[in-house]
Amino acid sequence: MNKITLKVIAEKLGVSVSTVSRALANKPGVSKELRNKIIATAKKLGYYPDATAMGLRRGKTMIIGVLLPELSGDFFSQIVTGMEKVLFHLGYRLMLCPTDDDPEKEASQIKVLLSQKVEGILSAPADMKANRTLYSHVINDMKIPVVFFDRLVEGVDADYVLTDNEDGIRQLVNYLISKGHRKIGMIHPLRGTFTGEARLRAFLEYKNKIEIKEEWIKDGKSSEIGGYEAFKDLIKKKDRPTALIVANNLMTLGVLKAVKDLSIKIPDDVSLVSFDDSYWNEIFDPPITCVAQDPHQIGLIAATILLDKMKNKSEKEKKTNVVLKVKFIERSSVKKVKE
Amino acid sequence: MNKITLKVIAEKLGVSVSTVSRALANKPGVSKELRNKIIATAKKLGYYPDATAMGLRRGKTMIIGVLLPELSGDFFSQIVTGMEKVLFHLGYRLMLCPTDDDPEKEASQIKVLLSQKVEGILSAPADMKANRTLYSHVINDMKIPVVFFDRLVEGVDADYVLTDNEDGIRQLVNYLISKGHRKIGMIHPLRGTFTGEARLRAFLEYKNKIEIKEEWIKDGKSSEIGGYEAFKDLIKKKDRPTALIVANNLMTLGVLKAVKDLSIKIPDDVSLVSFDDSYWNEIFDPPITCVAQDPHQIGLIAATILLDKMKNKSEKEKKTNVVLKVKFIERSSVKKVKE
DNA sequence: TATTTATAGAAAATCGTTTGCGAATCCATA
DNA sequence: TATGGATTCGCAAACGATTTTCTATAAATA
Repeated sequence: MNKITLKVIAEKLGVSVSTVSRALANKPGVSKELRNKIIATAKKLGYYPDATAMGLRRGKTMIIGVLLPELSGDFFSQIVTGMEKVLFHLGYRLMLCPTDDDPEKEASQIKVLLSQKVEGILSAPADMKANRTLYSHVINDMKIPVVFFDRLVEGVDADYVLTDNEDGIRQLVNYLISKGHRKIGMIHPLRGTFTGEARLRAFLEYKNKIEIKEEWIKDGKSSEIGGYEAFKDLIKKKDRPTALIVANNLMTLGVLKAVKDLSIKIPDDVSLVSFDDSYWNEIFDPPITCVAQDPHQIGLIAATILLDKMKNKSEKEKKTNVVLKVKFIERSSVKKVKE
Repeated sequence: MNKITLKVIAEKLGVSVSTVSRALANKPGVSKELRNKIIATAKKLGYYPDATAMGLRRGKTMIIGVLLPELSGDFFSQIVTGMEKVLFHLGYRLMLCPTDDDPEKEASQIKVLLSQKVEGILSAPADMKANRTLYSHVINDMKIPVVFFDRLVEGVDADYVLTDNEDGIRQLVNYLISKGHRKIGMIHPLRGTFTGEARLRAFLEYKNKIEIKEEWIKDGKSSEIGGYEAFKDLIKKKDRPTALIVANNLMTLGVLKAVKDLSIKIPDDVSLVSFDDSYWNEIFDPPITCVAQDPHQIGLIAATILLDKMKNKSEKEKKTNVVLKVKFIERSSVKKVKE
């Protein structure tokens, strides 16, 4: 069976291709009756437009590229769901590109997106610095709007929506201090990422207020297994902290697994708080005190900002930068200790 | 700055566009020196091909469409990760299309994929029957290979990779029976979906071997909130089952939340088993006995089958149908009761 | 030397759609 | 019955790559 193109419809009705195009695109310049006839036969023949041809001719594709560390995992998949909610009904499609937090893969994915002529890019960059030039090039030379979410590349002049990581960490530490803890450790997300560095930095600011030993700080690699191993490592030390901050989602899951495996008692053996909330934080025994982000919201906002950028391409000066506050949720994973 | 096209490169070097194309595509018909010179200037100018133009001319796009109920959630995002692992390094990109388990949205997404000229489709269909004609049309008339994963549309002649749902349910029920349970309830996934129907059906086969009351069977809608409410509903009945099967991932999460909220004791108040394993099954107190699928594996296999289909388009007769067995994992969420 | 045969490259057709421009038709007003 | 402004539609040129066809030159064969 032959492909149904505008030409096929046009020949069938004895009109020109351009008329069919205008009729179907709801553009002026074609009479009501003819338009209806064209629409009817298009439907009858099962016509659907060829996206590659449209993309070639118009230079636009209705595709939005999304760069993110991974497809699995609660946090990012909820963000993406939020984005999709905003963009789908406007006719935009998402092209999801996992980077595995590898700047080289990220760069190659960006080239893919350029090749696909995406109309905009939503990115949670793999590294704080690595692809600075590439991003700037995309924004300034290619004129493709970029909105960063959750993470940033330093020195790139783009819009972004972030969480106030420093504040989140401070809330956690201050809470622990208020509960009498003076020896605190941290399992932080992957070094090099914006969130990893920010959360670690905020924690280290407490260096002279509380006791923070070098060996109480572990890179949990932003993964379950990383958190699992970091905790195992940390907990077996003779001199160990009385409280521990686990600074993201997946690592917390790994830590809780390790807690279970080692039969550690929370909060009796060690107190625990986490950056990021999740369903399981609540159902764990004891439920985990944490600061929560709203990933769905992050996705909504990022997509909305991007849409705005795409619409008003001219006023490239104006930047929309959103920094969201975390929500502190007290549960029962922290014990009060005497100072 | 102008876009770098083959033409730009050609003019810069004083050769023709076709020669540049051949040189860059590594095709014969251009001398070694010229080829190198072309490749060098292409790189220097930062050339990248225009995917829409390639797609238009060749009729192929290197894009693979993935239809799935949702982006968030552990199960499907792990499947997608598996697919991506197989397809990425071969140059294929995924276009992920959530259907929200709504057949109409599914149909509209399929049209999007056709419009995008995807080279193949991986689908976990929303409904067992709804889009039968559409899928058959895609496969037989459009000649686009389709591989179903996790779910099926009845009467559509496509390859698939499924889990043996019936066997999984039987393993759970038989285990419960062996532990002395005779009054068993179920929270099953969304009606109408392949998995929902299969798991429910397998359970109902036990109707005359054990006691199954109509009111002990609830549709958990394949979601956390659905599982949460179904459990709340079920547990407050005076005459209630001694054991409960929760027949997927997300619903289990909801159920565990409800368990916590209502201060139900597992397995003392009621025994619990789940279809699907997850990280939190293990860390919950008590850890949940279950049958486990391997979503990552499902993704790998589905993608591999699709690749094979795409390569050997000619032999469309041969179908590869894979049915995976679940793994039974005994933990401590089931109590032995006297019969 | 004449004729074939490779080879390297140019020229042009093609994919399906959009869009500026010009041509034709229609209706109303003078 | 002109005149003129809308309205409706067709023509043809893009968009950027691939691919087929064609040409010129050089090498090889008779």
